[in-house]
Amino acid sequence: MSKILQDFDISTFQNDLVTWFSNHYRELPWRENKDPYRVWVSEIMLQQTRVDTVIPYYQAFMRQFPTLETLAYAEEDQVLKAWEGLGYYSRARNLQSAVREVVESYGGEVPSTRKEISKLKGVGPYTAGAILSIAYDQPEPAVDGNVMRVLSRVLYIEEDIAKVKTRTLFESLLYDLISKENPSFFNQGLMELGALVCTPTSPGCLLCPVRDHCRAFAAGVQEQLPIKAKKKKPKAKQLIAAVIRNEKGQVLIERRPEKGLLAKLWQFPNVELESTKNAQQVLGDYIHERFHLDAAVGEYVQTVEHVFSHLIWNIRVYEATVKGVPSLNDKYEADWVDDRTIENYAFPVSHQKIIQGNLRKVDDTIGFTAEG
DNA sequence: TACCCGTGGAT
DNA sequence: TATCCAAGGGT
Repeated sequence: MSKILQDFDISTFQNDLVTWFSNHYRELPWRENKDPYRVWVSEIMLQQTRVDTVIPYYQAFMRQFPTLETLAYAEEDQVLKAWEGLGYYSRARNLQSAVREVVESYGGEVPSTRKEISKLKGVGPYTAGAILSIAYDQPEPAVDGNVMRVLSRVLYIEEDIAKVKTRTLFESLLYDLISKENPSFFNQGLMELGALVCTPTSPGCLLCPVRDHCRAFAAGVQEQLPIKAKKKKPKAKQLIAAVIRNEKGQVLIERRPEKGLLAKLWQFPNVELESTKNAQQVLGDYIHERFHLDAAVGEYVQTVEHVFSHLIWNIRVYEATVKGVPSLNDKYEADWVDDRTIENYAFPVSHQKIIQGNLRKVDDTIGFTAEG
């Protein structure tokens, strides 16, 4: 038993937390049952993503891929399309890869040991503990940002929660702290408390079911905890993009690389611009080099900003045209698309904005045109 | 370990 | 407006 838990009334804390969760939990789509697949999908979607954002995606995803098998046998592009706009797209590719692994190596049954489930792509320490406790009632810790915030306050811990090592400290404490009778409600209770009461700013201590256990409240320092190192500012990057139209009114899109930022999503051809250079010239050269197309780069249309957690794109969009309907070399994956087929491709948000801002249907059969 | 990997809502 | 951040994982 850690020194931190000396003089801490574990059993009463467990009871107060589990009782509160039993009476106050939100009814959410992934709480309808304990199907490990449903719990799994929800935990992946909820990574770094708010509940209100996830709900509609989760419901649509479950209609489209109701079982582990339907997801395993789906086309990857359909999974990415279902994830479009949710962000962190490697989650979607890793989830499908892991689901296929479960079908092939575990007979379609989600493994129920930490050792095995942790081998699955995209299942880290938190997600493993969440699935094991919620779907399989195992007393395994599930340490997310909520849990670290709540326990930093309750136990008055001043370690920097931005450090990975601090998470392991909480995990070791939780093996002693977690309710062995109801690990599911205990873990969900910690997270629900963090989401609804023990919030980052102005925590609702007067409503808190474990206030009597809380060392930070007793000391009046709940607003000063948890300790968290500040993030660095994202770096800005200037891009120029082309909406290249052929004589059938179709536009050219290309697929991003298999790894890295926005992997496997589609986009309009674009290139980084060094500030001193002429945008139209650079774009025309780039299109010629990459696609062997002689494009007439025309008017500047608009600017789209795309803010990532670590990067900011400022994209200046230009119109361009090519004669005829040139065939595309197969060195890069690219397509001519019209308004009927563009909906089948998954785009990052910045390029959805380009579509919405610059391309609109001109009739009910084919073609786009510039707005404004 | 520190950095990469999205997005949109809250303050 | 700027900053933070929300049920993290991979490398």
